[in-house]
Amino acid sequence: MPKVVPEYKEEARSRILDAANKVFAEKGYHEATMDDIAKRLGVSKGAIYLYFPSKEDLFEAMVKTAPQAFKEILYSSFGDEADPVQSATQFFDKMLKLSASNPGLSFEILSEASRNPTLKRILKQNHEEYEEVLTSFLAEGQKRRFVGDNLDIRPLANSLIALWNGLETLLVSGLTVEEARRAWLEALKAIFMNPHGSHRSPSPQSSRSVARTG
Amino acid sequence: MPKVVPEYKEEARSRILDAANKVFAEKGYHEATMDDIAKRLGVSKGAIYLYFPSKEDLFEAMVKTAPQAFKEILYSSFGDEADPVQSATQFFDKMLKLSASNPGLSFEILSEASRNPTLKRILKQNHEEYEEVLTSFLAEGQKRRFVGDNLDIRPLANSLIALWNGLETLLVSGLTVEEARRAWLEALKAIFMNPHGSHRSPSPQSSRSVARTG
Amino acid sequence: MPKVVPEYKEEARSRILDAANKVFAEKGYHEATMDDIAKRLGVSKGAIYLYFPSKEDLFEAMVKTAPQAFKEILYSSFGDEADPVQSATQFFDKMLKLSASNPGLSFEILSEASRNPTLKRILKQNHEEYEEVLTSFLAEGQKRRFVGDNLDIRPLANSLIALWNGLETLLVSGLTVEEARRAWLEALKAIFMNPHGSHRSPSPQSSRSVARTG
Amino acid sequence: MPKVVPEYKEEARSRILDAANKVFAEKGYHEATMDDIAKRLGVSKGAIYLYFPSKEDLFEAMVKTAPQAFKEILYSSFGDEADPVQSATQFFDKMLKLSASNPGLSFEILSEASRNPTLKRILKQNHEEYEEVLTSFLAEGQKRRFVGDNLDIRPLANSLIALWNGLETLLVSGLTVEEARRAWLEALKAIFMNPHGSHRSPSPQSSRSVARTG
DNA sequence: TATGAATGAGTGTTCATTCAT
DNA sequence: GATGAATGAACACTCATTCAT
Repeated sequence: MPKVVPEYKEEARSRILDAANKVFAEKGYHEATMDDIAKRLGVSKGAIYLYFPSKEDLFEAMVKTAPQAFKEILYSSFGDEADPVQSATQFFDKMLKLSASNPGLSFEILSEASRNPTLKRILKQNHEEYEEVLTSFLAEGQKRRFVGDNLDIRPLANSLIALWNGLETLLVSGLTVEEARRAWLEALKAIFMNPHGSHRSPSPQSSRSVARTG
Repeated sequence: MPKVVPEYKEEARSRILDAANKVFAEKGYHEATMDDIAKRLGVSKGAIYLYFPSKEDLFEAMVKTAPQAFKEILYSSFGDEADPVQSATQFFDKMLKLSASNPGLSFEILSEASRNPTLKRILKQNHEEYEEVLTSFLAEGQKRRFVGDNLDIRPLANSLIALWNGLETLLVSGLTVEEARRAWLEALKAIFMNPHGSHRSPSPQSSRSVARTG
Repeated sequence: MPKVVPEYKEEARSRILDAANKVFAEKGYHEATMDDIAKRLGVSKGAIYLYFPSKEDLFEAMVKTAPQAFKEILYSSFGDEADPVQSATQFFDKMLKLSASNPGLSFEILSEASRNPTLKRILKQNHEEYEEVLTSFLAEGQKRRFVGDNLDIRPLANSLIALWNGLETLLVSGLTVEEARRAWLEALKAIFMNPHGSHRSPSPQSSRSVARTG
Repeated sequence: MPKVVPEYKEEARSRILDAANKVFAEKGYHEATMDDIAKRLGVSKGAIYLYFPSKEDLFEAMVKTAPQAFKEILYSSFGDEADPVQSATQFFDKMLKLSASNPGLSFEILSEASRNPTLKRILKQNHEEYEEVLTSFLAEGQKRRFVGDNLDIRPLANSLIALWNGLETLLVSGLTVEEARRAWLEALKAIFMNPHGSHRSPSPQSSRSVARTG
C-alpha cells in the first residue's frame, strides 16, 4: 500500500479530499464509508484519521473546496467580451459537465447543510463568493452596455445562481438537458434582452402594474 | 399504545405518511429511524410495516404525496385573476412557509433520487404535474394578456419552477428571505413585464405547438 | 376466508396439522411462519391459536402424526408373503416417495428433538412403534423361514430402521437414488441371505473371530 | 476484550470456527446468534464479520471442517490390522463420543442442507471423502482376506456410512447406546462374517471395476 | 507515520403471540 | 368462533472510530 504521502501534509490532505469528493459524489454522504474513501486512495482507514478528525470534518473540508471549480467555470465563461447569451450557454454547458460528474453531490451537501450549522456557514461563504463574482460580471456588463443600466444587479445575480441550481434539480427530476438549456436561455434572454432596462422599481410602468412587495 | 388507526386502513397509511414527512424533514432520510416515526405516532415499529414494506417504500410513498401541497398553493395563488406579480408574491410566501416546515426535505429527496431510479421516476411524474399546471396557467395568462402572447410558455414554466427550487437552495446557503423574495420578483418582472414578443425569435407556430401539453 | 371448520374441532385440528406438515416440510421449522400455515389453509393466524397454544405445540402435534404414514408403508410392503428382498425394494421405493415429498422434514424434527425433551419423547414412542412392527415382521419371517432362525431380530430391526434413516441422510448429501437403492439392497441381502443364520453371538464361528462387545 | 487472535489470521478463523461449532451444536443454527458465538470467544460480534461475511458463511465453513474429525476417527480405528469387528467397535465408540459432544449438529446441518444448495454441495464433497476412505479401507480388507473377495465394496461403504448415520438418528429417538452398539455389530457381523461371495450375484468383473474408485 | 484488527452502538426488519372487535 | 391489527422482543449486519503495533 502506498503511503498517503511521505512528506507534504498538505498534499496528503488534498489527495484525501479528492478521493472523498469522488466517493461522496458516487454514493452520497451516508452511503459512503471511510473505508470506501481509503480504498479509493489505496490507503488504510486509519490514515485518513491522521488528517481529518471525523467523517463529518472530511465532508465539510470537501465542501469548502467546491467554489474553486465554480469560479473557474464562471470566469472562463463570462470572462471575455462575448455576447452574454453565448457566454451563458457556455456557462450552462460547463456547469452541466461538472454537475454530471458529481451527480447528486450538491443535494447531498444541501440536505446535510440544512441540519448542520457548520456546513451552512461554509455554504454561505461559498455563495457570497459566487454572488460577488457574478455581480462584478454584471456590473462590468452594465459598463459595456449589454446589461441594462438600471438593473438591480445583486438580486439579478442571485436569480441567475438560483436558476442554475434549480435547473440542476429539474435534471434530477427527469428534465432533459435540451429542455433545461431551453429554459435557461429563455430566462436569460428575458433578463439580458429586455430593451427597456426597466426591472427596478422606480421605473414608472413597472410600478403601475406591479404590487409592491414590502 | 394506541392503535395506528381506529378503522380505516387508508387513514392509517395517511397518518404514517404524515409522521414520516415530519421525521424525514427533521432528520433526513438516513438519520431518521423507523422507530422515530413510530414513536412520533405513538405506535410500535412493527405497525408501520403493516402498511409499508420498507423504509424506502415509505419514503417513496411520502414523496408521491408532494404534488398535492404544491398544486394547492399554485391554485390558491394564481387561481383568481389578480395581478400576476402579486400572485407570484403570494406563491412565494406560501411556498416559503411549506418549505420552512420541511427544511431540507426536498434536498434529501433529490439526493436520494439521484441514485434511486424509482424515486427519480416519481419525481419525474411530480414534475410533469407541476409543469402541466403551470403551463396551463401561463396559457391562460396569455389569453388574459398579462403574459406575452408569443412567449414559449413551457420552457418558461420550467424556468419558474427552477427559479423557485433554486431559491430554496440559496435559502439553505444563507440567503435571507428578503433577498430571495427580491430575486424572485426581479426575475418575474423581467418575464411578465417584458413587452410582448421579445423573448424569442417570434415564430408563431412554435408557440402554438408548445401550448399543446397533452 | 373460509372458517377452519364450522363444527368439528377434530377436523379443524387435523386440517391445520396437514397444512403445518406441508409448510414445515417446505420451509423447515424456523423458516416457516404461523402466517404461512394460516395462509396455506386460507385462515387467519389467530385461528390456529384456537387449536394449538404455540408454534412449538403445533410442531410437536405434527410429529405425533408421523408414524401413521410409516406404518402404512411398512404393512403394505412387508405385509404379504413375497420375497423379502422384493418387499425391501418396495419399502425403499415407497419410503423414498414419502421422504421426497417432505424433503428435510425429518432432519428438522431430529435437530429440534435433540434439544427438546418433549419432542424426544414423541420420537421415542414413534420409534418404539416402528421397532415393534418391524420386529413382528421379522419374527413372522423366521416362522416362514426367510429370516434366519437364530437371528437377533430386535437389533436387526433397529439396523434396518437405521439403515433407511441413514440412506435418507446420504440422499441429502448427494447420493443418487440408484446408489442408495444399491446400498440398501446390498445390506439387506447380507442380512436376509446369510445362509448360516449365524448372526447371534452363541454361534461358534462368530464367537471365534468377533470381539465381544460387552 | 481480548483480541480474537494475537497474530495469525488463520488461527483467528480457526478459533471462531471452534466457537461456532460449539454454539451451533448447543443451540442449533437458528437459535444460535452471532452474539452467542462472539461472547463464547470473548470477542465482539463485529470481529466475527472480519473473518466470515455472514452467519451462513460461517456455518458453511464449519461444515467443511467436519471430515477432518471423521477421517481421524476412521484411520485411528481401522488403521492397524486388527480384527475388523473390533475395529468397528472402536469406530463406533469414538464416533459416539464425537457425536455426543455435538448433539444434534449433524441434523441441523442436514436440515439446512436440504434447502441450501451450497451446503448440499459441501456435504456431497464431504461424503465423497468418506466414501473414498472407507472404500479404500474395504479394498485393503479384501486383500487381507477379512472382507469377502467379491463384495461390491462401494455400495458397502455407503451402507456402513448410512448405518452409522442412521444409528445417530435412533440415538436421538431414545435408542440406548447399548442397543445402538448391538445393532451396529449385528449388521457388521452380517457383512464381514458372511461367507465369501454370497452378497451379490457373483460376477467377478463387477467387483474389480467397482474397486476403481478414482 | 501508517496499519488494520477490534469495538460497540445502532437500525431495519421479522414474527410469535395477544386481544378488541 | 374467527379475525387481523398491533405489539415488542429479537437479531443479523454495518461502520465510524480507536489504538496497539
